[in-house]
Amino acid sequence: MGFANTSTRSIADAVGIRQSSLYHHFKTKDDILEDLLGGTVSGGLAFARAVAALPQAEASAGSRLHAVALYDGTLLCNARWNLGVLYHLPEARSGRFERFLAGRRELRNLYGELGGALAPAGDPALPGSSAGDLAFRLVESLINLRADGMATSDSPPQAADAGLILCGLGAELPAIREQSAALIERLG
Amino acid sequence: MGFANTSTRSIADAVGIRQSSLYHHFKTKDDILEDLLGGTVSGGLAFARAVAALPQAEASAGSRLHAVALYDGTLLCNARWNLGVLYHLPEARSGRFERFLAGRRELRNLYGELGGALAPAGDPALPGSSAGDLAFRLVESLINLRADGMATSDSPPQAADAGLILCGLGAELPAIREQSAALIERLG
DNA sequence: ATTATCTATAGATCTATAGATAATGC
DNA sequence: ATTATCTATAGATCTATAGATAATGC
Repeated sequence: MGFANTSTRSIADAVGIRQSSLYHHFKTKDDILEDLLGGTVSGGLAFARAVAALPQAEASAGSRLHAVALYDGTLLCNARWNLGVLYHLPEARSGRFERFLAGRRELRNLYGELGGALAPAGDPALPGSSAGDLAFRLVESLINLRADGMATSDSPPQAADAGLILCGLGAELPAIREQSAALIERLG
Repeated sequence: MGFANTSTRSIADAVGIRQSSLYHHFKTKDDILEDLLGGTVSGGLAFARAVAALPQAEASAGSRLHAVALYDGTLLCNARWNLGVLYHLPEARSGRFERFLAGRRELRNLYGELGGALAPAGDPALPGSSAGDLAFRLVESLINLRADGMATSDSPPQAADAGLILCGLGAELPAIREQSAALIERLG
């Protein structure tokens, strides 16, 4: 399970077809990589956009951030392959993958905005947008945890909870968890 | 700056020598990789061991965890190359690199033990050893931040602070920061 | 004299194409 | 009939070696 490396050969092996058969579905190796990278953000980004589109009265910033983190983290942990490891391929930062990079940047910014909306609650040493970014990074750290074989079904909720604690909402967590679950139920 | 990929060619380019000249210093490509990977943990691990070896009365668990995170994160951010990105190479998880893997595991466990020593302080939903592991992951997320070109000189202290907030010590941060700086001054 | 670099290249591996064969969907 | 797979392989790239040349340290 997982790719032995990023050669088309090992991707084909993981899927269970011959290396050359990949080229019936994709024109180049970069096209394959773009598809794989895109798949790691598309679901979480779509959900985060839906959450951001909700009228202000419909959900608190805390429950929004929790829901986005939990949904995103659950996808990262349960996807068939742990493709977030591809983020660290130097190629992945090149202009060739600008669509993926833009999507991930938008997702990161949504975390930052949700964290920023909570600014007054947190420690003054951690401005809200920083807390939002730390929440984003905690969710992405699930990729590392999974690569280390240490991810469990509890890891995504734990990362989401930790993000809210950093935003200064630790005390409200019980209520927020419920609202977050309702948001995921409704929009997920 | 940085490697264009993990071929020996691009490593040589980054260092400024010819690809074949690498083989005067290393026998195989894996030996090169082992050296690079090892360099990402050796400094932080040595410091964490020194901190762990201190008599109990000499420093609180909070200041220890802060110092370890700050020292480790600063190394990751200031190293000449952002070699933590190599962690996600599937090869890096193979038995070939067991020495590196064991070192990183030991470092992670030290974070976990320091977090565990703080257990009663944190949110009951986040047992101490989990908080320690989250601190470890926040520090490693500096690798991602740097890869994204978003790391600043403030990023490592922010990650260290965040780790302590997750351990329930947000209120004591001002004092802990001072003790942490003293520990780094003394052992770093 | 020793250590480090260089050029050149053999052999292995990787990407992508061509064309044959099998599977799928009206 | 169309879509997806397969085998086979050309050409590019990568690892590692051999041997020549340059740099360094007694």
